[in-house]
Amino acid sequence: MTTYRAIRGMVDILPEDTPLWQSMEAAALEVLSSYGYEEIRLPIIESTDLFARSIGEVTDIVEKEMYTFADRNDVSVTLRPEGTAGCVRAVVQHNLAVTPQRLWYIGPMFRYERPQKGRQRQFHQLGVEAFGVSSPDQDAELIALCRQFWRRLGVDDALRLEINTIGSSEDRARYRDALVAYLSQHVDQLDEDSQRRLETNPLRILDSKNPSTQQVLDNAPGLQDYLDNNTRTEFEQLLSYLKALGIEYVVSPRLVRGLDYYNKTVFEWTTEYLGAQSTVCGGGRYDTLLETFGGKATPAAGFAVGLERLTLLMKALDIKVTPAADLYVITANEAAFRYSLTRLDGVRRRFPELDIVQHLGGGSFKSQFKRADKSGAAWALVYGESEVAAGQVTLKPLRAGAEQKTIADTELEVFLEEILNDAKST
RNA sequence: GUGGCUGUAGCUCACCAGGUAGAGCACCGGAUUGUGGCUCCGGAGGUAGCGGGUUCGAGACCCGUCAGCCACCCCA
Repeated sequence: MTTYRAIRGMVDILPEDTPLWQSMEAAALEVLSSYGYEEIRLPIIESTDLFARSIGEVTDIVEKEMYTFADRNDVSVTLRPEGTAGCVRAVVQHNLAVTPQRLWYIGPMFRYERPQKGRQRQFHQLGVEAFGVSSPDQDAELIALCRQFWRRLGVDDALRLEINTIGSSEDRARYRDALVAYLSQHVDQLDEDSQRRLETNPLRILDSKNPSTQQVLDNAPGLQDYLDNNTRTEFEQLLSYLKALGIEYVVSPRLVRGLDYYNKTVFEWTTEYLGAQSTVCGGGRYDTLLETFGGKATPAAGFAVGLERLTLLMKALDIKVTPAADLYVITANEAAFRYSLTRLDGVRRRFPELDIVQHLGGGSFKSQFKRADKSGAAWALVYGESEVAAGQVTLKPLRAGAEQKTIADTELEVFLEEILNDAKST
């Protein structure tokens, strides 16, 4: 018999983890709504061309990481490796950029890479994109929003903001020429990857970790010297906003991001808790991407959060979310079970917010109480023979020190009301 | 895609010069009649990732393959 496994890099998120995901998603929704961002839901498949053109033909993502295949009509399609391209496509297609537009989306992304911790072939991102504002107040808002999100989750102390400006595409073109001219004189000292990039994507050489390459870079021309005044003052302004917000940052002159569409501001939130996969969130400005897609020239900026990495970080920080039921229902026999069934149907309707777990499969009181305990429920609600006969119900506290008590079943609603009030006040 | 490490019960792991598997936790049941958490007793559960080879005999050795982990690369 064949036993099946999920295919490489595809990960099941099991019930023990879903509460953490749900709390993370709830926090995201709350924070995003509070800033006036609206959800957009996008397809997982787009035409291959869309990604190649926006992310960049010579990036690693496009060169070797895309899940690309021909559909039944022989059209080349690709499972989205990131969300910005599809979001921009939708914005252009539906002409959503007519007014300042704040959007977010959440969902799976696909990259054919070798899996390791914090890296999967299917993973999930929260993406946030803002269209129509070119000034750095937009960049500041995005970063402030991130920090608010970190705070809600309790991970803000574990994340560090790295930020840089990479200028306009004209700035970068001039700088690229200068960089290539310089590096070409030291080709033999560059590592193999960097030599290749000299032809394809020279800016990426900047964040090479190879020591010899780094040495050469020490005397290389700096991008800062090629920025126009406008870019510089905008960056300074952004930094002043961050100071006003009390957000600590590190300006990293060699932070260049891997996707071609970025310009001006780029940033990453990184952590030391995740080993080699330290980037939890990355983003920046992409003012020319809409034009590339045939839209009206529209400035834009955004970022994406790696949700698996965020959950990993939360676990590393020992942040736990364990929702337990409020009530666990125990019954003595068939008649009591039948009684509880109809009784609780009404209770559920009246208290939809209560989590009521009914014991199924019968068994002794002992085994039912064991189950009740393991369920983590706060209270055991018991319909035994005598209770049913007397029109009563027994309530046994499973967690705290209160006394077990037996009350008239008609008083159950009053009791539940109290439980809810207690829960709200704590 | 490159290099390294690993793969034994649900989980964490052990054993053995190569002679046909064990612990802890978890799970199920019991310790007098309707009550959990502690303790004690008992039970169930593994064709040792998969395939091939060496051997009288392999989970242990070799090869392949699949998967996981770590680093590189890159990114979320």
